[in-house]
Parts: sequence; C-alpha cells; structure tokens
Amino acid sequence: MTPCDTCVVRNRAICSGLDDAELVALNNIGRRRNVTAGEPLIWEDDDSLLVANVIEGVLKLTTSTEDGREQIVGVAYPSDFIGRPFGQTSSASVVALTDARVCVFSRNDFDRFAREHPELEHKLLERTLAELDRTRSWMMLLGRKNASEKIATFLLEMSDRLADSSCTGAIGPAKRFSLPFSRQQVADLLGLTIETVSRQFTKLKNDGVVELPSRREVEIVNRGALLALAG
Amino acid sequence: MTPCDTCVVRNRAICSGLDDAELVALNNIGRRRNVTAGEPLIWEDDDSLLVANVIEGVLKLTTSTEDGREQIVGVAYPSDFIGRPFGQTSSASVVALTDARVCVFSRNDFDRFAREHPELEHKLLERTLAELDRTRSWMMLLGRKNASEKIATFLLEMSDRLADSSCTGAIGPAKRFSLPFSRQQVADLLGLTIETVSRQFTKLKNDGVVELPSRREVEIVNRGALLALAG
DNA sequence: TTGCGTTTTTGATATCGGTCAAGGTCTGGG
DNA sequence: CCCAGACCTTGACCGATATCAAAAACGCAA
Repeated sequence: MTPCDTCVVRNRAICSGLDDAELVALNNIGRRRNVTAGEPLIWEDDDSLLVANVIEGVLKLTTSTEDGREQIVGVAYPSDFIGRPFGQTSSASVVALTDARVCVFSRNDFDRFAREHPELEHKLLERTLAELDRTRSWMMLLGRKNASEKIATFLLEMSDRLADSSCTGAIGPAKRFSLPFSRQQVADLLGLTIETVSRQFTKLKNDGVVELPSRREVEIVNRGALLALAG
Repeated sequence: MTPCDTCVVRNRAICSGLDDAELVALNNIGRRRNVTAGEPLIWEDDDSLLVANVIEGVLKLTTSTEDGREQIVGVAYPSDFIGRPFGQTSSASVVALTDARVCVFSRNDFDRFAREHPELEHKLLERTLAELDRTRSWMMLLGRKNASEKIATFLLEMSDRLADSSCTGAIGPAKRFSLPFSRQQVADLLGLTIETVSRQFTKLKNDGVVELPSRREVEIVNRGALLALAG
C-alpha cells in the first residue's frame, strides 16, 4: 500500500470532488504519524511541518502568555485540518489530548497540491469559514457568559461533537460521553480556573442535571436544564 | 462606467491573479452601497444578500444573547470581506461604526463567480485563515487577560490597524488616531463594562501613557509602557 | 494490597470588575 | 445662546470568581 492509506479513506469528506488519480496523488504526499496523549505536534513558530489532517483522536490548539496563562483557542476532531498553509506560520501550539493519528503534509507539498486542485481549496475554504464561525461564537462565551453558562454551553457542545465520532450509529447528540479534557483543560477552554470548573460540575451534579460516574465520564440527565443554563 | 467601479480598483489586492476580463466580470456582479454610521448591513439569519467587500469605513460583527449582552466578534476594515459564501448563513450581525461604502454581491452570483475563478478562492482562503488567526489571539485576550491588559492590547491593535488605512504615507503604527468605537463598543469588543473601560482609560491618562484630547482621539505617549501592560 | 504522585474537590479569603447611582460633558437643533 | 439627549466619568458598594491552602479521590506500579 502507499503511505497514509487510511488518510485517503478518511479524507473523502474533504476531498470529494477529487478524482481517483488525484486522491492517489494526495495520498503520496502525506505521511501518517501517531501522537500519544500529551505530546505536542507542532511547536509555536516551527514552520517545518505544518499542515495535518486528523484521522483519529482529539488535539488542542493553544496560545499562552509568558507568565504561563493558557487559552485553548481550538479543538481538532477527526477529519479536521490543522495548520496554516500558504506561507504563514501558525500562532498556536498543537498538543494531543488523546492518543491520535494524523496525516501530516510538508507545507510546500501541500501548498503545491492545493493550488493545482481547486476543489480541495474550495473544501478547505468552506471548512475554514465554518471554523471561524465556531470560533466567533466561542468569543461570545469567553467575553460575555458567566461560569455556569460557560459550563452548560461546553457540555452541550461536547455532547454534539462527540456524537459524530463515536460511530455507534445513533443519530443526534450523545447523552453519555467521555470527556477528552482534564479539569484544567476545561478551564483553559472556558477562561476559568480549575476550582471554578470543579465547583460548577459539582453543582450540576447536586442539582440532578448531570451524572459524573468518573472524572472523565459525563451523562446528561436533564438536557433541557442545560439548554436553559447555556442561554 | 460599469457599476461598482471603485470596487474594482480597491479589489486589486484581493483579486490579483485575475486578468482584466475577469475583473470586469466581477465588477458586473457587485453593487456599491453606502451605509451610514450605526446602520446595519446584514441582519442575523438574513441570507438574501450575503457577501460584501469593504471599500471605505469600519464595520463591526456582533453576536448577542437574548437578554441583550453583546460581544463584538470581528471588525471589518477597508478591503476586508464580510459574509458567509457557499450556502451557510452567518451567525453575526453587521453594523457600520463609521459611514461606510461597501461592494455587495448576491450570494448566488458570488458563489458562482468564485467557483469559476480559483485564484479568487485562493485569496479568500488566505484571508479567512488570517482572520481566524486574529480571532484566536483575541480569544486569549477575552479568556485570560485582565482589564488593563485588554485595554493596552486594544490600543496597540488600533494603532496598527489604523496606520494602514490613513494613507498618510507614514509607515508603521500610528502614534495618534481617531477611534471608530464608542466606549460601549470598546467594552463589547473586550468583554468589559463601559465603566471599567472608562476607568482604565482615565488611569492610562493619569499615568502619562496616553493623551485623550477628545472622546474619540487617542495619542500614544509611552508605547513601551503599553507594550509592557499588554503582556 | 500498599504507597506515592497527580488530579480533583472543598473551604476560607481576597480582589477585580460589575452594578447601581449621580453628576459632568459633549453635540446638535431650535 | 440655550436646551435636550446621548455619552462619558466618577464614586460607593457588592458579588462572582480568583487565589491560597488543605484534604480527598484516583490511578498506577511495585
């Protein structure tokens, strides 16, 4: 098999519009790479390897201040693209939250390929616009929502996001799921401290809105209440 | 002259790569529109007119909660694109901050044109990626910076942004500029209240970091201090 | 199982920024 | 010029969330 064969299958969503010969060509310029949980994929201002497509797992994109405050500015799920094609360097660090498999492209190869395949660029543009919309609605959360609204919004988003990737055949948001985030990472995503996150989780549990069977497991008991809290 | 002739000239930055015939074609599908300060351009969930290119002036993109809290999620300056091509509806409202001139495209026309002109799509993709980067660094500000860091970062960003559009020939960040935002709008941009914004401005003035000749005018006296505060 | 390090929870306290209220300043129209 | 309304500033107070500290729960390896 050619390298990164799995990518090709998973990439169909992105590359629909490419014909088989083009898929093989894309196939040939990518390399599969495994990343274990907690390991970084791209360091800040490193521009040697830059574009990747997530096959399996979840990764975080973060920016930090010099004094160590961290903000998660994006989360990449399977089939998402990571990186910054076309000459710019990305301003975010990428770290795997779970063990992950990605398909990595050298930037030059990817850029050349994209320019020669407008359909791929069109797909990329649609995805980037969708990501921009998601990021903007997250700005609303960061700037204007209080702690309980943030937590409720987060749990609902997780419920939606993790529904697709489980492939259990069930349609719609997941009722029970496993968080790919530690409490600290939830805090970094929502612009809160770990203590506030913990207290809000405890409150939701005490109010009977969610069950927390273990640290990473969440079961949504009262979805309506969460929706009301999220605002 | 064909309609929207000004657009063509101003659009060169976006459309470089298009030949003259293509420029004329783009020219023919856009219409110039004036928007006075405070007037909306696209309402939330309205998808009749959707893509626009800013020729002159500054516009804000906002999202709001039902109970009236507002967050500015983006600011569009001359040559920026607004809207959401390719079938999706934008989740943000667009309101002019200053009197503005834009070139408006019906979504269908624009989509068709973009698909037939890969170079335009490529430019759009580059711009969208850059906007995503800017938005992500703003998330850091909203989630992790305190009030004085927010104000300092804001003033530096304004100084950079307004330098280009003034066309006075001076290179580099502007030392003195006119804010396109009211105090309330600065608050909506930074995730603060108007009172906190006002107090921080006063503090910077008292500390000799900036001069505030009038409500909208800012002169940066001590840029180093601002940089230190912004972190 | 035990023990140790990490993560999470819980509690006490402090503080930044929000809220409420009042007064001041700018601006445009009569 | 004067007035009215919008916008901005200032002050007093309060509360949500951060901070600091310690205990509890978990997970992994010996």
